[in-house]
Amino acid sequence: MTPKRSSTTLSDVADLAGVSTATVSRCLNSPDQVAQATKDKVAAAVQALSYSPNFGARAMAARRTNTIGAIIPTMENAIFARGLQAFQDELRRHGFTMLVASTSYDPDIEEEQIRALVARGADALLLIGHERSQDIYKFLEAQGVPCLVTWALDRSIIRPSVGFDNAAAMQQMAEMSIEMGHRNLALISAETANNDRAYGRYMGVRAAMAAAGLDPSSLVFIETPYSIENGEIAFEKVMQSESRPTVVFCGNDVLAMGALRRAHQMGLKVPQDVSITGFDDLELAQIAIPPLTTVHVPHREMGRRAALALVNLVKEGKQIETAELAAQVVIRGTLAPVPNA
Amino acid sequence: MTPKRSSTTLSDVADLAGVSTATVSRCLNSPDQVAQATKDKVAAAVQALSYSPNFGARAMAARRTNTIGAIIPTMENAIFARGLQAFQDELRRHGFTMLVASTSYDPDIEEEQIRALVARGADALLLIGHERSQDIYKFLEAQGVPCLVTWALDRSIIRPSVGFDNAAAMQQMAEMSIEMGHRNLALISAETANNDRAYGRYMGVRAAMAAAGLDPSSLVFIETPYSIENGEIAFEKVMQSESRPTVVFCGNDVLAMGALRRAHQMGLKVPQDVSITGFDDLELAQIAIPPLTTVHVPHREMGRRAALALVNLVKEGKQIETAELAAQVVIRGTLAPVPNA
DNA sequence: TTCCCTAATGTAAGCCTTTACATTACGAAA
DNA sequence: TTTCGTAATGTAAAGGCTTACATTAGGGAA
Repeated sequence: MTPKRSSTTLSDVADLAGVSTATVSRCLNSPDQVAQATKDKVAAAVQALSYSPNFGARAMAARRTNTIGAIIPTMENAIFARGLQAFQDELRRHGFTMLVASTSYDPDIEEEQIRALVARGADALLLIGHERSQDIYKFLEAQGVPCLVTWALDRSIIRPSVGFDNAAAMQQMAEMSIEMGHRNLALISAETANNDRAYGRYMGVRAAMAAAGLDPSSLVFIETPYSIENGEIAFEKVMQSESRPTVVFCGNDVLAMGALRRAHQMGLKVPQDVSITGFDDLELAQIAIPPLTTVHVPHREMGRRAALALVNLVKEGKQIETAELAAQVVIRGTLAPVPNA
Repeated sequence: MTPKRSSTTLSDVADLAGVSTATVSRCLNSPDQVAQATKDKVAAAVQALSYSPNFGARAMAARRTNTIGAIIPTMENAIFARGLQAFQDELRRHGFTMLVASTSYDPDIEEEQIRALVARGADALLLIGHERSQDIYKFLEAQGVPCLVTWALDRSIIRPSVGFDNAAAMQQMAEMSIEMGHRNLALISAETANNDRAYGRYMGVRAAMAAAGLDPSSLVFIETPYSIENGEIAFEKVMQSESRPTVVFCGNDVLAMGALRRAHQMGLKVPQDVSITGFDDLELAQIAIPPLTTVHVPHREMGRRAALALVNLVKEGKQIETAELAAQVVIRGTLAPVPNA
């Protein structure tokens, strides 16, 4: 359309400052190679012309965009938003910009988005969870675009990640419940296909059951997309199973809020009649009545560290080291021992 | 660092297909100018080399990036997240990518972010609210980067926007309350400095009071950043004022959730002892107990329409027409007539 | 004073596409 | 058959920046 962008160029600045374009470029990109007096002159010229470098030219010449892409399942709920916010804050601190895309938990859309962000010149990518087609990893490698997996941690995978152990965290929660005397357990989970975080949490519950001598197949298990309403529906179903559960684990806080609400509507007292737990520790969890027992996930810390790792990789080529963050059960009001019936 | 990006270029493809680079470029960008047979040859070559155009070169030559920036106060809470999600979905549908930055409600950071996104080659910008320094608008104009304001709508301003009338919506809420007999009103608001949405809502309450013959200066008014905890604190303060309010309006749902919770802790029954209202109609609002009376904001619709407008502008140069969306009071359980004392 | 080394700066070669303009080929009209 | 118009393709010139390499200047050592 319009011939956008004021066309003050590097060489305009160079002319005004009486130096070469190389010197101006250096002032902008590696100031310590330039004498102070020269820097001052150049700065004045930049100011006077209100020069702003041309992005395309810069990207082309430097083969870098200082842009990092983040591909997450959804921005709708706070699960990823909080971590993403921290991610972008840290990126900004280092002069990087964030490109965002979301997938609605659909692997095909994810692949499309990965290609799109690579085509947009992302220097590196943040991905949620390990599980995706090998082709995509090959593609990224072929394109020379490094990626970092977060929100998950799988020690058996070489790919670097900054995250936490979903299975272990959930196992801890299940173990505590079993110790409190719970024997009839239920889990309301996100769909585990294409979601290794959800799958890990599911396996965590099973592991705890197995360890305690309970039959994992006795777990009442429902998969449903994350939403309050789905949590309500699932809770009602779960409570109708023949071996009525005394504790209902939820794959995240949003589902748990739904469960809590339906329990309320059904006239069930939490935790006296049934215990309910969440996962994530969103702000939500604290305002539930009673406050929700959940797994605290250090979203902000995770976002921050992921950004840092990626920046170091892109800027200095420093390899990313997998880092495990702690995800801890937080006991609040919705989990209690089984009433001695 | 590493010489990233496989270096298959346009001319590699051209050589393999036995045509000129111009033809390959046309195949990619305006296929109808190319004969079918040629298109097939080129497509095969692209496939064979798994060619992917270089973003920088493309941006430089075409003077466009197909990238649109969104600058929002925060991603932390769902207020903006939901609209942003819709915005990016629509953008994606048209082949655009979203660049995101957040400001923590700080005008200086906002300015910095605007410059950053422009420097990153954003073709256009989505901004929240009208209020910002004239210099910024001048800068954008000078750079030839159009912008669209959303989340607000000010008929006295020429700049195009896709949003709703914050003042009118809040006025409606206040009028309804006054009709129900409320005379002692309170408002817990976000900081109104640098936040025209919050300011508009404040003015809406005052307008309703004035219209009903109440003295606007009798409004109990507290400003505090959005958070559940701040909502709690503010609620407690507000209830201690000499003319104890019978209704407490909150500038958004998050503050309202805090207020609701503190009311509960203080042993006040809502709405019997005090009415509380929110703004935004987040998912939160429906799970509150009792469900929150609030103003429904069509976040998704707003995001979608904003994206569409911007895409049309960038792609076809079609000027943006200001569009007003409806924001409606939704009566749920937290607002009731004043008990006849 | 002369020589050398280093820090500062300059020169110019890419980087890869898009697109205005030029050229060619081909079928239809005369 | 010749001529013309149009559709398809080719040629080559930007586009603005970074950076390897070349050059210069200036201070310290001999």
